[in-house]
Amino acid sequence: MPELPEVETIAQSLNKRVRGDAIESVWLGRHREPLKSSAREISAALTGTRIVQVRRVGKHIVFDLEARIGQNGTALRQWIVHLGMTGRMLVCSPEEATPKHTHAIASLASGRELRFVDPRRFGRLSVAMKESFAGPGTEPLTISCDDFAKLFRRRRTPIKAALLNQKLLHGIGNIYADESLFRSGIRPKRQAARLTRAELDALHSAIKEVLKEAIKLGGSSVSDYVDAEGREGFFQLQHRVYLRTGQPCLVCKTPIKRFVLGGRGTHYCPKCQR
DNA sequence: CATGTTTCCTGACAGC
DNA sequence: TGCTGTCAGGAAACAT
Repeated sequence: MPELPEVETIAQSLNKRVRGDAIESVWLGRHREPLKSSAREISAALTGTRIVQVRRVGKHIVFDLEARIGQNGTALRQWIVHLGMTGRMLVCSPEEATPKHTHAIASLASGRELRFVDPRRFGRLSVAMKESFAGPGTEPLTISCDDFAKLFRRRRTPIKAALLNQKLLHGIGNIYADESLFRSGIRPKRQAARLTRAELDALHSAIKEVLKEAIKLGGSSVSDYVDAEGREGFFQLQHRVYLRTGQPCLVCKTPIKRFVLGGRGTHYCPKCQR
């Protein structure tokens, strides 16, 4: 499941490969779920634009686009892609067979295709007619310690639920919430507002550390994640609690426990996390 | 507004 | 072998 480090990896490789290319035409599949705007609107917004850059905002891939208007005018647009659980954004040759569950294809001037494939259809495509997309929350990699602490004031929800709330911090998902909480020694169920300042400081640094390390290793390949070039990530080898139920804690050897919090499998060490 | 619950979807896997 | 049932989970919609 693509979270911040996986989306960062994908956006970086897409940026390398298609930056400067142009979208000549757009094909959209018959399924409506992946489209946040009408097919006509998306197709009209993308067709005939040049890809200025590809970057990540939260868990979203953002294509910054430039459209030519009239003789010498230009307009900025954006193509915003959320991969959901199983979404992939691939750069392919048109000769490659189109896999099942392909929902969108952008044909590029270079002769290649950008394909959006998503079996489970939790992913979403949208467009903006100006450079306006800022994501639902704040970037965890750049937020200050004070701003971080402020996010959790008066929140009675469990800290893990708050970390998954994209309107607070965007980009953190199930893997990195569990891993950050382990590294900072905090139980997932603790009420967010009741964490001490020292605990919040530890969590703030743990999140940045975990995300940066994961980006370096190309993300976590659990289930079938691969980046835009089909490469697997390696951060799953560094997981200390995620999907390690019953296995000994790498610090104290206590078996890792699992329970369900807000509908998500949650993993923690009952001795190291308080 | 804050928080909890339900819904959307398919592939993987267990059990018979 | 092949069928059926269960489950995973991000985020929006809905309920409280």
